[in-house]
Amino acid sequence: MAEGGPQTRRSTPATLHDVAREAGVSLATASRSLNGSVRKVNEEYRERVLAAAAKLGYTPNLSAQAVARGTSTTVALLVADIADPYFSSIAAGVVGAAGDDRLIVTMAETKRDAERELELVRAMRGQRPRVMILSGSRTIGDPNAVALEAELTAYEQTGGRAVFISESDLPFRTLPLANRSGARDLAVELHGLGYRRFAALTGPETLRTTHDRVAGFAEGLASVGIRVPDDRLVRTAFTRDGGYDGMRRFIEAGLGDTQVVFALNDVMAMGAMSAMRDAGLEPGRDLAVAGFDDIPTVRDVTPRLTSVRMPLERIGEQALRLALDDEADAASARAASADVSTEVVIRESTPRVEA
Amino acid sequence: MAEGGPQTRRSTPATLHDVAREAGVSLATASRSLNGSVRKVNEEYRERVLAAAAKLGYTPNLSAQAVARGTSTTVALLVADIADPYFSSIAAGVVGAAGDDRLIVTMAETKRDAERELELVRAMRGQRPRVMILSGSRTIGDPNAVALEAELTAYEQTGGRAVFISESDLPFRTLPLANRSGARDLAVELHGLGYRRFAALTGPETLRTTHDRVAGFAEGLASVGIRVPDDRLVRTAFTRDGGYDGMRRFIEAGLGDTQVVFALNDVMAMGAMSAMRDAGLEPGRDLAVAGFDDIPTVRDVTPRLTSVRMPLERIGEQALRLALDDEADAASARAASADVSTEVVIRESTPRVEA
DNA sequence: TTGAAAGCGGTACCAC
DNA sequence: GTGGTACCGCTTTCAA
Repeated sequence: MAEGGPQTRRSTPATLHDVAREAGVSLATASRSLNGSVRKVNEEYRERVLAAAAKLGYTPNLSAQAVARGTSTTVALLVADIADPYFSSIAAGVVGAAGDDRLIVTMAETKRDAERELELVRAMRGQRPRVMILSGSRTIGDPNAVALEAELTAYEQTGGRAVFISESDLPFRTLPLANRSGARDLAVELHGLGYRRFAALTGPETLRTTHDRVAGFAEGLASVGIRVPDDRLVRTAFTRDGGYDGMRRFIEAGLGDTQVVFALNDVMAMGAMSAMRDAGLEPGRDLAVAGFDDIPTVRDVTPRLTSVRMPLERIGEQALRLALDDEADAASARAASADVSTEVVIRESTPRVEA
Repeated sequence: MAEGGPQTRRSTPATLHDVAREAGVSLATASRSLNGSVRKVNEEYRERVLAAAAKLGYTPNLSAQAVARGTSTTVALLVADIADPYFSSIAAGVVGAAGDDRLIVTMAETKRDAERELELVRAMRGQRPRVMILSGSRTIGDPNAVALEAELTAYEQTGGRAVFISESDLPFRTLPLANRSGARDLAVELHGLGYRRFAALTGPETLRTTHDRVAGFAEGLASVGIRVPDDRLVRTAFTRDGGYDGMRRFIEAGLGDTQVVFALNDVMAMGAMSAMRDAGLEPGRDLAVAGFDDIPTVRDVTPRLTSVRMPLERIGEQALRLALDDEADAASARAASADVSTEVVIRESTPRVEA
């Protein structure tokens, strides 16, 4: 391209001022016609302003509005990894619900790093978001927790609303997820199918979600008098690759007489099934597999994966509702969490055990 | 919870003013110490300001900064459906790259609706984002195209940068995706494996991506003297359920002697494989299947899915780079698109055809 | 270097 | 109802 060639004149966006002048009314009137709360503007003026705005291609400057009004229309969302179906589904719920309320959602990734998360919270506060939703699981004994609490407390004290998806131990609104009871139910159902010898592919023990799901699963089994041997609790990363790697190691170390392995989330389960195949084992036949979350793709793997359904999109929606709902008394929180309860979905990866 | 219980006093965030007062310096000095471009502030003052800011928990108000500076640090991202792995991977790329540049990304979903997309572009302009990335495929003959072009032109004229991921016909920067050549390569490779009779599960014919992939596939086959019969081009939705439904219909209508079906994207392919199984057919054995995009989960389905790899995260990154790169001469665009080229990945879903 | 002050684009209170 | 105007929080000239 030729340099210095003809170039459309670069201008600046039309301002409310421009609109008012064009319409021949005052700034105040223009503001009222375009955004004003209760309409109390002469119809004729109103129309002139609207016409002027259209003609000029005026779009209100949200930043300016935020400054003037002292409140923004932003909701900040923190996820561990947006490419992970668990988080992208939650994000879809948040984005959808936010759109309904004409709120804008900004997003950042913690990469499962507590330090980074803290920095991000700090950075996002700069946007003065109305709501901040933190969706990664908490880390037990996280040294950053106190700093995070301080940061969020300051945030709330200045008018913001922090919401955790999944329990946090921190004193903020929380959308509790039925990790524990879901895992418990799963254990019982599996027992009902005839399974007696279990293993689990778990995440870092400091991850609260890991802890809750393992605990729930153990409880469920305990209720029928079964225990998972320690050497059948394989610790690995909470990701697909973690699932693959954990299963590979487990196979190498010897499955023993294990009948079914509970992978703490679906992506891990999917990785685990791949590892089995790579080792010449057929999931569902040589070893049953169950996951957790019920992400959409578990219907499309073979065998279809038994899982614990979490209504992820709805969880995203409810988290936002919980934050926005200002009479967020216990009742509303209860309603929200009831709405996101789990359900065990038995599929082919855990066939009934023949007697 | 008791109503009207003790409640921490709700205050407003510390302002630069507060910091300046606390540090005993002027507003200007405080501003310069905290953000100022070239440092030219007495070290002692600087420290006092920093200390005051820390003490007060000061975070600059991004909106106010945007208003005062006349430029924001926002990048707006439009996707069709964030829960779809294709888009969530691209989003991950954008979010990652934006984070490196300390940019904030805001996201909205078009739900594949051109009307809605137009509205969203309009709404997002209110944020005065530095960059706007539109990642859904274009619709051929979209009546909204002219309005969209007008809106984006106005946006660019006022300093913004619009970038399309995938060709658009609209006069804006574009990160071209190798849909056509990728599909062409796939066709040739499949032919090389011995396949001779093809079918395709395609999206709406008005969807540019559909068009390009179908055209490329047809070209590739044409180069080896093969043609896909019209009645083996099944039109369906560009989603997992579309793939399922299209395959179901195709099976009902009769597969004939079809050897392999090309699903225009991986999620469709996964749906299609499930439909086959539900109909008692084994993918890869009774009928080969190939997809496109190479989303992460295709490694974990059975049989592993042959696909055309698109470096989705990198695509997201490059789209942002392309927008930000101000000497975005042809060279940079070329470099970016070279970086996002495709590669056919043959897996078990398309076994070599025995002679 | 530092500080006073004039904006930036809007909102909303206060008279008229 | 309408317009004048004092802010909102921050940046950036411009003098001192």
